[in-house]
Amino acid sequence: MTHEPAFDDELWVIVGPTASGKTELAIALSELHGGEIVSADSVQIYRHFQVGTGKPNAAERARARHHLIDIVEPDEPMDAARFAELAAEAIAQIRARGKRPIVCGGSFLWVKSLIFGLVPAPPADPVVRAEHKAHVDREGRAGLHARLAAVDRESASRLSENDFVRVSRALEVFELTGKPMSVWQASHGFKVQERPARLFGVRREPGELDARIEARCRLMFENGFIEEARNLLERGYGDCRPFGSVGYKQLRAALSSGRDLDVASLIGDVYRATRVFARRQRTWLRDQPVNWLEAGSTKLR
RNA sequence: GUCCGGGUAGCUCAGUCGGUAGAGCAGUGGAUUGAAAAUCCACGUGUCGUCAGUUCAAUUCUGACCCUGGACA
Repeated sequence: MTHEPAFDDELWVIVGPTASGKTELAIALSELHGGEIVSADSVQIYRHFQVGTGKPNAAERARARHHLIDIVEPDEPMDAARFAELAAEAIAQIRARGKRPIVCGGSFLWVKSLIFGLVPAPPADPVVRAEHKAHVDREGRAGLHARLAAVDRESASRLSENDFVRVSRALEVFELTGKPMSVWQASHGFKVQERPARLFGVRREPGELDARIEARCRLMFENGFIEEARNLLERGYGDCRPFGSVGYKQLRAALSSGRDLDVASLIGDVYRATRVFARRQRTWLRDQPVNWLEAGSTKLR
C-alpha cells in the first residue's frame, strides 16, 4: 500500500446476508490493512455452539485476530447494548495497538447499537419479564398489549398484540422508568452516529447465495452438527438462547421428538430456515448505505 | 390376491351431513431501539387421483379403475 484510504478514521463494518462471504472479506481486508476483526454475531459470541454457527475456522483465525467470538456461556445474559460495550472496548484496544478494527457480522441490531447506541433505558429485568409472561399465560397476549396501551398508546398502536417480545419490552421500559418507550425512541431515533462508520458488503446473485447456503448446511452436517447438538442437549443447554437460533432450533426439535432422525429432511429444514433468515437480513439491509463489492474484490469505495 | 386406510395448495394435513375448499410449513414482500440467527405483520383458484353413474348441482354419494400405506395370505 502506498497510501491509506481517505476514510481512515471511519469504522469499517462488513455486513451482508448469511453465507455471503463476510468472513472472507473481513480477513482479506485485515491482511491488507493491518486489521483485527470484531465479530457482530449474536450466536457466534457463545461458547460451545460451534458447528452450526459459521464461526471462522482455525486457519481463518490464524490469518486475522478475531474478537467477541466464544466469549460468553450459553446461559449468560447478553444483548445488543452489552455487545456494543464489549465491541467498543475491543475497538479501543485494537486501535491502541496501532491496528485497524474491522467489524463483521450479520446481527444488524447489534451493529446499529454499536454505531448509533440504543435508547438509554435500563436493561431487561428478569423479574418484570417473568411477571409479563405470567400475565400472558393468564390473560393472553392481548391482555399485556392492553396494559401497554394504557400507558403508551403510541407504542401499542405500532405493535401487534402478538409481538410479545416488543410489547413486553415497551411495557418494561415504562414500568422501570415511568417514561413511555415511544418517547425514548422519539428523542433517540437512531439519528446521531456515536461512531462514524462505513458499511461494506459482498454482492451475490440470489441463486448463488442459495447455493452457498445449501453447501454450508451440508458441510455442517458432515462436520458433526447433529452430534454437537445432541451433546449440548445432554449437557443441559437446551433452553439457552443460542439453541433457538437457525439450525439448532430444528435439531433440538428433531432430537427431542423421540422419532428416528431423517437426516436428509433435517438438512432441508435447516437450509430453508437459513434462507428465511437471509431474507430477513436482506430486508434489514435494503435501505442501508452499504458499499457493495464484487465477490472476491477487496477494492473499497 | 384379499381386507382396511389414504390420494385435497410446493410439503404435511383439515374440511365439505351434496351448492367447486382452508390451516401450518415453504414461497414473496414488510416491520425491527437492551431476546434480533429472536419476535411479529401481510399476501391463499387448487383438473379436491381418473372415468362413469345418481342429481338441478358431485371434491363430497355410488361403481369401476389407477396410485400409495398397513395387515393377512
